[in-house]
Amino acid sequence: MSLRTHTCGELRASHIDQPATLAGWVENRRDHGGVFFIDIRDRYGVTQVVFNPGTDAHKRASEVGPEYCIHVAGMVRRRPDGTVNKERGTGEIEVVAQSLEILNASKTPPFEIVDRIDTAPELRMKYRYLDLRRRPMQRALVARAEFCRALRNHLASQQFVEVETPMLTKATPEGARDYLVPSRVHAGHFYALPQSPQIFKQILMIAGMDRYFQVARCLRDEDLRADRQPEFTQIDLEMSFVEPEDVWAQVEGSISAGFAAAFGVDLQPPFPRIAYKEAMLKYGIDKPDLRFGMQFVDLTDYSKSCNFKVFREAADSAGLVGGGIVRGVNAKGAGGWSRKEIDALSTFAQEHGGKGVAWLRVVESGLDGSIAKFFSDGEKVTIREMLAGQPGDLLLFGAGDETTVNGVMGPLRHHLGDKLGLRKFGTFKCAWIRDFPMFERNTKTGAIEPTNHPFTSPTESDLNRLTEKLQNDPLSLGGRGYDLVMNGWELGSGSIRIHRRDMQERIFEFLGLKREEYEAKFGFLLEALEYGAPPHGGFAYGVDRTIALGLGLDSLRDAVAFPKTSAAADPMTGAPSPVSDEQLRDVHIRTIE
RNA sequence: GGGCGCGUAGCUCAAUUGGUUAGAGCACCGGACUGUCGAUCCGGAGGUUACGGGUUCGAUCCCCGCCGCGCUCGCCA
Repeated sequence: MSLRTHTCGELRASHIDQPATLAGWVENRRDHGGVFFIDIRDRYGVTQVVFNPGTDAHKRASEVGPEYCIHVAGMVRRRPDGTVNKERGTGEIEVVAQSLEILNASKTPPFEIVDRIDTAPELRMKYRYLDLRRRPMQRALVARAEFCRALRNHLASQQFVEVETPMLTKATPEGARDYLVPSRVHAGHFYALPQSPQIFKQILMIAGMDRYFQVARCLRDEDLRADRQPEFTQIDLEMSFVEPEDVWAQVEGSISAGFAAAFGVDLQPPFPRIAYKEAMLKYGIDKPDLRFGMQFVDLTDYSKSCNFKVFREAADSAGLVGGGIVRGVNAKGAGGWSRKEIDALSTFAQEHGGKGVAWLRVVESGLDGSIAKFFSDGEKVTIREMLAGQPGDLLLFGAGDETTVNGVMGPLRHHLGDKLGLRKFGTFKCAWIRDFPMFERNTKTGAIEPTNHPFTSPTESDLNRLTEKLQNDPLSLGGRGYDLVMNGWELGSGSIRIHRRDMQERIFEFLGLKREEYEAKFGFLLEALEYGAPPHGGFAYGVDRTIALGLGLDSLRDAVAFPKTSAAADPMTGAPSPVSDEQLRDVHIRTIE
């Protein structure tokens, strides 16, 4: 027989005068000398239990402490007038204890099990079982499970097949660093844990599975960030015989089902589709927060003939390689910011690779501020009109090469949105960013690299000019890749893939891979493409990040049951740890130093 | 690998220019109290100031090293 008849969140006025037994943890106890209250907690809620003096249960109740695991039997009773707790679902009733059993005592916990805590993350991770007893953490785990369950149901209804791909797979030297697993059977050989199931899902399409998805664990041995864990989960899907719109519709349907189930939020698909170039022009970033407008105004053409030398010189080189642009943005209502606040924006710009930010305040008499003196009266009127400036607005400008200006202005727009209270939790704005270029230049090394990954197909309209573009102007080559963004976060990315061997080889070779190299790494995929591989494409996005967004969590760690510290360690288990010499011998490993 | 910050009671933090016995809130322990719900009131205990070294009459404070944590740059196709 079960140790309980009800959960701690279940009892209502309708249960009055019924017997009930509850099991859970001691949330709180209040000893009045005579009457004694214990709040008993489980996953479902909290119920007040009353112990009257003179009873055996009352005697036992004085022995329990916080987080004791207890079992209580008694009668449900309406609370006396004036003692109803309206903040609690069970607040109309209480259980009058007839017996209390201590199922297990508890040491005094290292931190209090309360909703709001500011305990160091390391301590919370060391005692994760206590941290996970907290309501917000349990809510997050439940929401995550609900999200995935709704998503599975939706995708199943759309004929998707859930397939598990290997955890022990083949190392790929490019991309992120692999987690390696030594092989016992093959001395000196190693498996790699998957960075993503990318190639396997393409193989599944070649196998004719047509629609695949997986809640996939991915692992990358790179240094951590607040929004990055070494192991994480992606919703990974792939479809055959599709255009991007087909993929987007399935992602929209499934993520919306997940959001509705987990967070009670309607994402209102279909999401806007925004070309990469348009996003860069209007927002300076490929993951714009669309909860607010504040679109950029392109002043490049206008600046070619203006008096302000900084703008004019940037505009004069427009269109050339590495050429300049001039962009303005109206931070509506920020005109009242202090000089100190405005100067802080320049510091922000410097942190993002710029020299600073030019600004003008809109006042009744016109424009006022650091660069006002460089413009004629007529120019001031025009600039104000172009940016729709009203008194009380702050106009901000970036001029210089495109990469630098966007590198500053894109994040600056989000920063302004934060400061102006335009990015508050509660609304969710998604968009597809489409038509990414095939390649981009690595600003550090100067090398040309794939924007997404080397399996992305070039845009169809560029196919007949592929050779010419690869030779002369590879950065102008369009790709069939796309990202899903929400509230200024990149949730995930995908593409229509290359499905022909000759095309895949040309891309590898363009990227500087020699035949022996790509044969060794991807020969099996290239060969598979020769057996009637269908056109296919797909998408993958981060579950941890999605849950954190949906719940408004400060840290990705709170969306993960058992996360790792910034040094990729687990304070609870002590992983990673040394292993015995025997274990090392088995896998033919000798450590150095 | 680099930069910045933090490390003091179980937890979160304080401690004047380097100066007497390192404090507070919460938690914990004891006592009082018959309707609380962050109960209240009274009392108590609790410290290798992360660790190792140095400077100094004297170090929580200054210096060097080291470990851990957090943020970040590199990195993350």
